[in-house]
Order: sequence, then C-alpha cells, then structure tokens
Amino acid sequence: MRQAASVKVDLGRIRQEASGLANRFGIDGLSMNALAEALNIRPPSLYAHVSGIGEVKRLLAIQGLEELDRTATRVTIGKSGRDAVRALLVAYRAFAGKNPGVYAATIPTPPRDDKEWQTAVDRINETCRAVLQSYGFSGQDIIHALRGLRSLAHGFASLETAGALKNPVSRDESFTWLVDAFLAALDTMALRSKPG
Amino acid sequence: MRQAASVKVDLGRIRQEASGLANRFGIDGLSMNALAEALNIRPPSLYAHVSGIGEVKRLLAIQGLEELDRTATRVTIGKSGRDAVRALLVAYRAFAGKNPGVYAATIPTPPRDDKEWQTAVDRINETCRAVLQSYGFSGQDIIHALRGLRSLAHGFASLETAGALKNPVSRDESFTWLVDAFLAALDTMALRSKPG
DNA sequence: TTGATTTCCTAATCTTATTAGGCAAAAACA
DNA sequence: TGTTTTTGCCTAATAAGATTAGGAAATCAA
Repeated sequence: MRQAASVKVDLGRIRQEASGLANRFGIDGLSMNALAEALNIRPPSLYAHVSGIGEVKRLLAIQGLEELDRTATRVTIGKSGRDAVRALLVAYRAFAGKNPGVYAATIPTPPRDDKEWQTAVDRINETCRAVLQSYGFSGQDIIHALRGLRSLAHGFASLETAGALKNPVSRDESFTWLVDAFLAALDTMALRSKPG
Repeated sequence: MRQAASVKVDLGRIRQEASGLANRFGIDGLSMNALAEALNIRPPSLYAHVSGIGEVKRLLAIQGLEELDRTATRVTIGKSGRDAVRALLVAYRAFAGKNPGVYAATIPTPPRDDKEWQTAVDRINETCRAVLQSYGFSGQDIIHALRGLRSLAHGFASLETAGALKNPVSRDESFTWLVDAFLAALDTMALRSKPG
C-alpha cells in the first residue's frame, strides 16, 4: 500500500525532522520510530537513506558543529581579544540553549575513520583557536586556553540545559560573571606566559 | 531450576556490579540484562530489588555524589582559599577519571520529588560553596563562583572522559593551567566584588 | 510444623533497531 | 513507444532490552 501523498524524503528532511525531535524530546527521545512517524513513512524505509540511528545522530552532530562554527565565525568577525571571546561564548551558550538536542549530539567524539565529522570538529576548534590567538599565548598555552574555553562553555551549557542551575540567582548574570572571570584569567595567564 | 550457589543479591552488590559495568562499558552499556548476568541471576529477578533500570542509575548517581562529597570533604580538610579550591578540583577530576560511568550517572538532575537524590546533590554544592566561602564573595557572587566552579570541573572532566582532548599537549598540564586560571579569576572577581 | 515472606524462575509482552524480500512509481533507455 | 532499471516505500520477521505475570523453592516467624 502506498503512502498518502507527501513530500519525498531526503537527507535534508531527515536532518530537519531529527533536529526538531531531538530539540523537543532530547537526544534520547530521537528514535527511528519517532523519526519515521515524523516523516510519515515506516521505520524500515529510513534505511534507504541512512544506515541506522547512529548515522542520524552523526548527521545531527555534523549539522550542529557546522552551524556552531558558522555562528562563531559570524559573531566574531571584526572583533578581537576580549570582545571576540565574549561574543564567542555568548553565541555558544545561545546555540546550546536554542538547540539542546542538536547541541547534545555535538558532544560525542567521532570515530577515527570519520573524516567529515572530524573535520567539523576541527573547524570549530580552529575558529576558537583563532579567537584566542590575539591573546598572545606561547605554544602550549594556546592549547591550554582552548581547552579552558571549551570546558567552560560546554560545562555551563551542559549544566544549564540539564536543568542543574536551579538557584533563583539569574543564570544570565552567572554566565556574564563567568565570562568576565575567564577574560580576567586569560589576561593573568597571558602575562604569566610572557611576562614583561 | 535453582541458580548455582552464589552470594545473595542485595542493593550493595547491585551497586557494586552496576558501578563496574558502567565504568567499564559506559553508562549506556549498563543494562538490566548485563547487570543480571554479572549477578548471575535472570533479568526479571532484579525487579525484586529495584524498580527498573532507572532506579539502578539513580542508585549509581547517589552513590557517586556521596563518594564525590566524601572525597571533596576529605581533601579540603585543613585547607582554605586557593589550596582548598585546587584540592577540590583535582579530586573532582580524579574521581571522574577513575569512575567515568558512575560520574556520568551523577550528571542528570533528580526529579523534584526525590529527596534522597536531591539531598546528595545539595551536599556537594554545600561543600563547594563552603570551599568558596573563604574568598569573601558577597551574596550572589558566591552562586556565580559556585556555578563557575562546577562548569569548569564538569566541562573539563566531561570532555576528557569523552575523549575530546586529543591534542598531544598534556591534559594534566592543561588542567593545572585551568585551575590556576580559575584561581586567578577568583582573585580578580573577589576584588571586583568588594573593592578596597 | 505451618504459614508468610523472600528470592528467584519461566513465559510472555512491548518497544526499538534492524534485515530480508517484494511491489509500484519514476526514470532511463531502446 | 514499450521495456528495463532504479528508487522509495512497504510488510514480515528477527533480535535485544525492559518489564509484567505468575509460580515454585528456600527462608523466616510463630
């Protein structure tokens, strides 16, 4: 029996519906069944387009990383130093807040042989590294600062989307405080790195 | 048919085997089937002890939070200020590194009506807050600093256990750098909070 | 010893992921 | 144009995990 007339299914629509489901019901609420239903086809039919639930999540991860990188690049254009770092962190948090499911999909590490996914990860790291570059860290300190930036951004976003920050104190203010603290720390560590 | 003679199953053994499975195979590798096999009983028999996989993970979360709090308390005894914060962060990271599965179980937020779990969460927060107290923040800044501490600790631990820090630069050194940066930030923000 | 409780079992159900194999529409081709 | 191939979807079936129902042996209380 044929399906009631509907738009043909392709990777674009799969990405779109998968994003919606993940953002609404959490990354664990995204299943082949739910996705098939959203696309108005039977679950086995999905396998004509993707190899399984793993690939759906991989698509989400790559999509999320790319959008994150585009956003990061956009908001830091024409800025440097403190302004750029601040804009980057604000955009990162906003992305995670607006797309919790897609954001969650971006966290796992790609398998070694997955070039496309790995490239998407590398791109964001490069964008962040470029933003940090202007602080003038030497060698390894850039990596340290980069890891710090990611820890901070991911830590806050992750706790916030998990609903862990329940205290009535404004989360926005806490985030601003944290960004300021990180900027202050960057100044200090930059000085320590190349004193004088 | 009776099971081959073995130690009786109780919550203690369930916690123990569940921890082992979660740490070895990841929190998602912890299933009722695997747990039952580890305990040498059939999966349905587990329901005499726990209400389901959700409760197993809840037990892990509470166990992890309590152990984390005991450790945090222990390593900060007799210390204050920088030393205490440093010890706390080092212990936190070490715990996550040694017990990745149990650590992962501690991240979700307990349901509103689960007092025991919520208490375990509150305890750690109190311990961290006490450690930060010595920095002399006023009112809301304590919450900001506490959230910063958690973001940082969780962010780094989470990225590290996820295998996201692949650059050859030493993760130990990055962590030390990050702790130093946070301490520097605390100094700056404390000054900013109550200048003079 | 008897009766209740505990602890485990088998059998069965449900959900989700996936494979196998088939049919019909659309596209390519002669 | 008719024919063949491909594509996109389907039903049926398998497998793994969580869970419920219901029963029997072992343990405990009286």
